[in-house]
Amino acid sequence: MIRARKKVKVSAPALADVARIAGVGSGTVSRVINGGKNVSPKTLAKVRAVMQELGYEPSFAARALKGAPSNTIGLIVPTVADPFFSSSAAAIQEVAGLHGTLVLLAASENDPRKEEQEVSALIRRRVDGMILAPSPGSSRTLLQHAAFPVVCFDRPMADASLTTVLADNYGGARVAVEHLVDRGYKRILCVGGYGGLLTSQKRFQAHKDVVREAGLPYLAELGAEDFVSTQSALLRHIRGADRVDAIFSTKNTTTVCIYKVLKELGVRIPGQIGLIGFDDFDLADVLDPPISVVRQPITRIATRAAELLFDEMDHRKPASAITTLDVELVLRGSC
Amino acid sequence: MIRARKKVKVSAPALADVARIAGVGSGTVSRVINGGKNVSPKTLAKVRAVMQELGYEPSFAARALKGAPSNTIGLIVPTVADPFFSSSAAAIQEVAGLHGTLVLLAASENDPRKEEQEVSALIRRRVDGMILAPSPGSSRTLLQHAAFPVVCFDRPMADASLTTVLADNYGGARVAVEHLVDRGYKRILCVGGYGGLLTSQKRFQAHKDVVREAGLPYLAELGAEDFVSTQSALLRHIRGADRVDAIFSTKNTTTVCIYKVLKELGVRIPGQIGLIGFDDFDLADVLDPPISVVRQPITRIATRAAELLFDEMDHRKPASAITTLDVELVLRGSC
DNA sequence: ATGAAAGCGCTAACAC
DNA sequence: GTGTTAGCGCTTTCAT
Repeated sequence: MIRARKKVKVSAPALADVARIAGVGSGTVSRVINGGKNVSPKTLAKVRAVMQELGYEPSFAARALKGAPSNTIGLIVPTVADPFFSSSAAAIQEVAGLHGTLVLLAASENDPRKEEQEVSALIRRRVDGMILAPSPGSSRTLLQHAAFPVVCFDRPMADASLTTVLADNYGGARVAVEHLVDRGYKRILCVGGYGGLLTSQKRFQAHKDVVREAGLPYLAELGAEDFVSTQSALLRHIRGADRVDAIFSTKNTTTVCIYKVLKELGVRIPGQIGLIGFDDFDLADVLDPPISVVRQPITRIATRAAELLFDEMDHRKPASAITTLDVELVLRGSC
Repeated sequence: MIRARKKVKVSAPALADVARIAGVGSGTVSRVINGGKNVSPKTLAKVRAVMQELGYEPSFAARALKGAPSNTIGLIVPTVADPFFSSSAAAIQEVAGLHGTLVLLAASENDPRKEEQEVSALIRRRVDGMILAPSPGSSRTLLQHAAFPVVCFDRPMADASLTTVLADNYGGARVAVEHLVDRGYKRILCVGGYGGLLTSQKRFQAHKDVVREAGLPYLAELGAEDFVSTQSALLRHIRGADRVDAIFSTKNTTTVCIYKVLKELGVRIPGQIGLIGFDDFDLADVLDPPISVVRQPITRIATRAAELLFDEMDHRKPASAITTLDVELVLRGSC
């Protein structure tokens, strides 16, 4: 018969293991972990040696059970593949790092159902706080019981009054379209997509308001979600007698699509059609012509959101204000 | 004297709270949480109602203490602001989501000290697994005791034999430089930076080997970390009789810098100088001319790394293999 | 079908 | 300076 193998520790070593091997009590090990006050140098050294040898790391789960913070915040964004949100994540992470905190990342894909599951997953992990860019149609049902602060960024949450940081979408879009008007453009087309997002709606509305106020015709293609739909949208407006003379694009990916389509068609920018986009993008200044845009202060938005979160976690600052950050008109050569 | 306020629950509700209010035992609530088997419909409904009312979510910390997995993996990258790593993070997150797992994100900034602290932080949180792009000079000291699988991506870890997934940096760079040779270029300059990274070194080496084998002069500027250093590096090689006729750029940000500098200087691409870069980038096909590159299969690398990690977490697959994924030569119009 | 109770790894309060 | 112990929120027997 095979001898029963001596039971082998398969999981991570625990404080008790360290205590047993070092021949001390658990309290002593705890003291060593937490700075080593009130422990004799000799004991300290021995315990540290054992910890080292075992590769011991204290379990946050056990500490959490005693009420300690998780030193973790949650971040929910549609996807981290989008440069806007990856830049945001980087900025948020940096602020978190300054507070000794890690970021638990979740991608909602703008799906409120998925978002809700992720909120739940974060609550279960007892994060100390949460930053999210709410999906359209997301509700705060789960959040209202949350024992930690929550701040929204880029978009407000429909039915909740949460601390929120976002760009001045309406004002920024106004500045862009007004600039086109000032330059003398008469037929200004608004091209955009993702109409479910509040941010998009604000930009659409600003275009509409400005052209109306200027007595110009309202021209819009609001279903441009990808290259193909953008292309077909444009085709309806750049031929014939009633072709547009300028385009306001409400999103950087759309701006790039528009640029490509116009290039392919041999349309001169800004000679035949002027172009300005909402949101800056990486090579906007290198294209021919360099593209004029209104730029959101992405890093500042995200950093501010994170700072407000940590403020609330420290019980400083009143909650529930909306911070609107100004966008910047970056004139290059496309209009 | 002010009446002492009734003690109010400040932290998240616990299972015991649900049990007490529902008038059942803790075991019953536990059963309800875990699927509701062996619970009468009546009790089930009541308990669920109380859970709902309280916004109860079970604590993962308490479960972890009983040996349950954290359903969390760690991801350490230099920064998530870099498109390569944000795309990777998105892909890894997607795979993790399929496994009901969240991603704990940490940014090492290529600093081995910071990386070590983050590894420690992840171990303390008892992640089920970890994916990292090791910093140059990082050692596996902490990792050797880790009770969970670890896989590296983009770069191998110097002294450890861990499962690793990366692009064929040497082979890909060879293909790029060989293409330049085949096109008849005679003076091929290699421009790059971040020489501390193994990936960079492989690319440098491939260029050196290919030009040597072709009997061409070895020309390299390996300290191009940003626009300014790239600019001054180029200036040394594009004037005078011994100017270069082609450039191999080892990194996409460098490629963009080179493009800008050549444009500013009025150097025609590929007329006066041919250009090819390692790593594709977003608008490479929209520039004038479109830039030829060797493209890493970023998503496939990250996805594979994540899949291998989950395989190891499920105790499938042997550990410690190195997977090298082929890069793709994308010929556009710059050489 | 349900309750009682032990124990997971740690901290804090207390005893020595 | 150091050991002992209760208890944090769960899961999991074991009775009932």
